[in-house]
Amino acid sequence: MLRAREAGLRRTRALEDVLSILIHACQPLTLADIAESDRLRSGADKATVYRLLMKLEERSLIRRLGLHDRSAYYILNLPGEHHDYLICNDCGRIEKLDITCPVQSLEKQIAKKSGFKKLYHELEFFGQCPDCADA
Amino acid sequence: MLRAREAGLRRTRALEDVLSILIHACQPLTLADIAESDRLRSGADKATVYRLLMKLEERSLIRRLGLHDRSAYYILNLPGEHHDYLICNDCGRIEKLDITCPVQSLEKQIAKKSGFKKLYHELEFFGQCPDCADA
DNA sequence: ATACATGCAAACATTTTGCTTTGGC
DNA sequence: GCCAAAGCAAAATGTTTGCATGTAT
Repeated sequence: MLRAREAGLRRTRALEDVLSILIHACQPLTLADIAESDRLRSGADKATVYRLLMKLEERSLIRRLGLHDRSAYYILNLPGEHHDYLICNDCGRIEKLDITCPVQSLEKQIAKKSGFKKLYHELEFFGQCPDCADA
Repeated sequence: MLRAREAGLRRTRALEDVLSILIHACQPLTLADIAESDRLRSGADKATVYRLLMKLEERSLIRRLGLHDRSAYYILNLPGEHHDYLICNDCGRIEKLDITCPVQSLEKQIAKKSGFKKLYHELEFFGQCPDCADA
């Protein structure tokens, strides 16, 4: 919330709710997940949530993930935190991986070579989870 | 085409075209890219291309990528070939990276620990390309 | 001959925008 | 009071399906 205020956003009920939901999520969430969440006490409209997510993303307070689902996923962007994910192609289950990401040094190298600014990366593993393999 | 035939697909004009387009692409392509391509001599319908892509994906002849765009991207899945991408968040430019992917050994480790089958990964770098940074 | 592939149109899901009203500062 | 944010509804975008017809095998 502090950071959101500093970024020039007004302190509204909807914003507080959206941030709270993202903070307590242990998974990436879709727009629908958030807009229909019970924790969205204010009952904010989907369009409102959408516009908040856009603003938060522009200001780099959250990050959008392109998992293979049809819809986009959002996660809090905490400085110094980075997660990779393991996703089941059959049931769609998303698991946060607790690993040391091996891409960090490569990322610096690419930043230098390509001249890209604000570089970050996304790493996901896809496959078939044991449950789905059994079924 | 050989592999497609072996996988039980009929040799049709539309299939030949779609495969040819994917083979000659040096970038991931969307359904729209393919369905509207000049190389699609047969003028196949978008629905037809869509169904072909589904079949090719099921048979692992192509792979679907979830880049940050709204639409899915498809690439040929050549055994032993793997590419990572560098994408500009502003103009959407997609560049194939010519790097040794550092995730291979990690992937084996995750396969073992998680019990996932058919594991593969997707690694993308996002940022702002020099052109967009100047503008 | 038969089963699979196609075309066209329509249904869906999700994202995005327009416009008026509300509320933070 | 002013401008950003919210609410509601509608447009836009991209994906997916139904069904009648055509075609590879």
